Amino acid sequence: MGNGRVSAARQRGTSNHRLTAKGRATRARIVTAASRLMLDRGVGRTTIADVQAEAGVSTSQLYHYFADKDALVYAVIEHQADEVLGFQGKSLAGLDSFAALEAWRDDLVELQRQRDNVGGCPIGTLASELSETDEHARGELAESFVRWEKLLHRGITAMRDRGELRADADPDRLALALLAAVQGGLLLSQTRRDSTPLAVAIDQAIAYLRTLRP
Amino acid sequence: MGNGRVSAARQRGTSNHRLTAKGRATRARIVTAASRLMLDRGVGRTTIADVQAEAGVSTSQLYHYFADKDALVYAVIEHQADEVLGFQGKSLAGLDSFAALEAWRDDLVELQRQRDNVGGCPIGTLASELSETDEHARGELAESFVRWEKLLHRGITAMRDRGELRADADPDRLALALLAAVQGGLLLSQTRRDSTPLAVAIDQAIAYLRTLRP
DNA sequence: TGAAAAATGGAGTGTCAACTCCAAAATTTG
DNA sequence: CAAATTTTGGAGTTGACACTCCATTTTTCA
Repeated sequence: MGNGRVSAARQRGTSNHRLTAKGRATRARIVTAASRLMLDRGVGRTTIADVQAEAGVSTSQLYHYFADKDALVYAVIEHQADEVLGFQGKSLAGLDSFAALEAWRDDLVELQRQRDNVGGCPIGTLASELSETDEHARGELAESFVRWEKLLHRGITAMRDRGELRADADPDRLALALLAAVQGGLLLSQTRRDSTPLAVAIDQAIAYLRTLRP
Repeated sequence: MGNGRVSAARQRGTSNHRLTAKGRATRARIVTAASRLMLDRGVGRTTIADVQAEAGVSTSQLYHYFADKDALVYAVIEHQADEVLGFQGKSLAGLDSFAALEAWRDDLVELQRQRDNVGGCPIGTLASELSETDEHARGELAESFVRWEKLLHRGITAMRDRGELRADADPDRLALALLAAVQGGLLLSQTRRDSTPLAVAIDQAIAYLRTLRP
């Protein structure tokens, strides 16, 4: 791993090769395997050999598609961001009422409960582990957070436009606080193995929103 | 490192030896050095050799005071918890008004700004990295969060008792949400290298509290 | 003061993990 | 179909890192 090195070769691996259907499938298998492993033991504790075993590929396959472990990590970040934002996108799609907001909260809490509070937010976990040691990773993760925030921002704005919130409610600050509540709640829930913190954190954020009704 | 092993020998190292003043000093030097390093590159990326260099001690010294890297990590957790809770204890000591609450928020934001938003919460960072791979560490960190939460709880209760909050304000939920806001805000600030998320997250939590005045 | 205990020095060891390399098989494409 | 390209196999290398071991110095305390 790079340990904060300049990280050339970031683009090598797959981007300048033409991938066949088979190749794309193999690559995808590697990325999902790595994502799974890195989510629940962290990047540092996931070895290339682990990923090989989980994905059922050989050493040369892995290094054929990824220049080095860093490149694989970047692919994992992209994959997890798509995953999380996909889920959030669906859950927040028609966000325009307090009922919808509560449904979103329930989705999140239920997901975490199903996992028995093992593991936190895929993006948050990667951000915490990589922010200080891999500048490129930090940038990508920061951008993922921004995209997530925008989904919330859009929903809050929609609610305001529908007259569910006062005109002077500030969607920027509200969306940011909501995202922070999710991240903090997930971290506490993961550490305590109890979904209550997540539920309460989001709930209080929503309760504040409720005080901003016209 | 243990990688989730059963971790016997947790207590060996120092606890069954009598430490002289010199010994205590050396041990302390090791712990603070390790804490510093582990805070800003993570546990996994901090090697024993790094700690030796930073503390100015030899291999045998390190292993004289700590059975293995796990034992050192546990000492670091304890040290960081004392550090953070000490700071929080001071900052929250006479918490009994909204002005005091805002001063606390400013303390946190200012601290983060001084660090240029490099690094997050010492406890939160360790929790994120270790929760899934070291059950003992997870337990200690969960307990540290509880202690932190209690400081907030005490403050909120004091405010309620002084008549700054309505009688039906729920200190349990409010303290939990406040802590989540801090953790989430710190993670976002660290990832974005911008103290705004932390400031906004805590601020909105306080704004909600303000709606609970009599 | 002198034996016991604690603290320190530092070379050495074994394992693990990232990455290289040389082929060979499968697939595409002209 | 044949040449070019992509995909796969897997043994081997190199370095890093946690931890051991034995000897020496320093400190304690009866």
